[in-house]
Amino acid sequence: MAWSIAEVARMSGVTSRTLRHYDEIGLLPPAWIGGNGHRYYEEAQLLRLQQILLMRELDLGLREIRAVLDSQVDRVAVLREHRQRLLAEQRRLETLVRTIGRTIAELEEDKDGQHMVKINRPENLFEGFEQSPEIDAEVRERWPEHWEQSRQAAAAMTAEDMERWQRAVTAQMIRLAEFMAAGTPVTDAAVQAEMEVHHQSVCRFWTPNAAAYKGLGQTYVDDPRFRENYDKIAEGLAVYQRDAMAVYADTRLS
Amino acid sequence: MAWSIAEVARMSGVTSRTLRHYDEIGLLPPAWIGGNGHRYYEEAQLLRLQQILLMRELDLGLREIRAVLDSQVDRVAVLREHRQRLLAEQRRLETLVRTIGRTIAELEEDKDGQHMVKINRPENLFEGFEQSPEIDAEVRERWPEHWEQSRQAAAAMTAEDMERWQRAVTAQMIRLAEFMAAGTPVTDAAVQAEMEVHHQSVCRFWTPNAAAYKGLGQTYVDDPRFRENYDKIAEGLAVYQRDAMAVYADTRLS
DNA sequence: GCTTGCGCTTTCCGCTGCGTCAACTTCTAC
DNA sequence: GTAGAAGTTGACGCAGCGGAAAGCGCAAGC
Repeated sequence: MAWSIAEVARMSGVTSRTLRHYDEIGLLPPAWIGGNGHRYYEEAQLLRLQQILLMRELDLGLREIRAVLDSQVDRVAVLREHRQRLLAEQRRLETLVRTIGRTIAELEEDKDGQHMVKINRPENLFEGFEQSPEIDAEVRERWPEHWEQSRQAAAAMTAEDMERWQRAVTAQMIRLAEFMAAGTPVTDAAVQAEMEVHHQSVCRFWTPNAAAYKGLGQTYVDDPRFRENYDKIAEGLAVYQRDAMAVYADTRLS
Repeated sequence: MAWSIAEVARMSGVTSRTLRHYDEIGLLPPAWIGGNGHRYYEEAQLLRLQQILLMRELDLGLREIRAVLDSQVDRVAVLREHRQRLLAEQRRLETLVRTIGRTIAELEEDKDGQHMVKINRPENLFEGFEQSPEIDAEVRERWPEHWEQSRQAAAAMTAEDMERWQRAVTAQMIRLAEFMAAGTPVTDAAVQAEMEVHHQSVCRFWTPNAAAYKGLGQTYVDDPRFRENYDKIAEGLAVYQRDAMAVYADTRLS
């Protein structure tokens, strides 16, 4: 018993275009192809299609589905990993919804006396920063193991990685300056979400505990070479960042 | 004071590729272009870019951002609508996460005595269904206003619309059959999510209240012409669908 | 004067999962 | 014999860029 492509389409609720696509990418080849070039499917293909659709509903990618069905990987492991992705995405959306809510509120009561903080965007934020021998030597003296850890991490990065990393840090500093300019308290969920990102980014080089993370925030304020970079973007940003980091350390790292 | 593309990139934390893309799509044209073809940006462009990045973080599409910035539409309205989209997506993810969790559990304890329900995929589910004059006449007699409402909705549908609708209904029936085969109770969130979809789909033709929706479910069981379609897919599916609809009506429609 | 190198340019392919023509061939029915 | 349904293979399009290729302009060092 074999079915044509249109019959399978009707049976399964997908379009024939989709079936052809699945054939193209090798996800679901037909049982055989007639002399006229037509695709014919049999029972086994219908079962496979059913599996495919099941996993597709879970938002798994076709490539992953194929890997699973060809039993190259463990189903449960894939599902677990996928669930983690979904949860992360869900958390992201949650933060976004809150941020949007606040933005709407701000726009609606757009009449108050603004204490405008000016945000600059200097173009030489990181110029000659990490190759500074002074800072390097100082860190090596004061925290030898952190220096070693971060040295290894830095050595593993390519120039492109460094560039990407700098861009990400720059973008985050500007986002934070915007929160500060809007008068958002450092305890706000959106600011704390930024701190989570910041913490992750720091962890690329060095994994601080709560106290160390707070100490790092204080260093941003105390050390003029760090502070300068922050305050070049907006006055008081270093202090704002330190306070936000302290809250993050207290609520998430301890 | 003008900056080159690379300077702006460093200042804002985006790549020069992105800036070129924004120029391409008309979102952020440079202030002027030098004789050598190079893009040069000024203060106004930096401010616009800042606005763009703000809204981009909220996951707004570039097209919408452009519309807002060119003040063709109201910011607050766009944000409200966008928030609704995000909330809907969040609910979808929530359902998915639960479904995946259940799937994982099922896969892990894959040893119990299965009460296998066979799922068929007949290829002629809707053959000559809606043009049946008997059903049509009967509906017109029993519920004249619903008949009128759905007649208008059906008239507004193109042949393609009908095809899409049938495919969606077919796919949903099969998904439901899978839940039934897995022994999922009709009160389960995933099943109820399917009922929400079903209810929406019914609402294309006719907007039932709780009692009417329950009555529709009963009709699926009582009327052999409906019941046949369900049971062609899997035995007992009509009853399962009716029960799920009753739960939905009780919890969501009253 | 020539090379090297950086920064910039344009152009095009790639990703995801198909929808949607378009142009053609083949099967089926009257 | 011819119409119409159903099949085929391309190819473009969608969002938002990343990345590679190929070329131009300009400055420094030989």
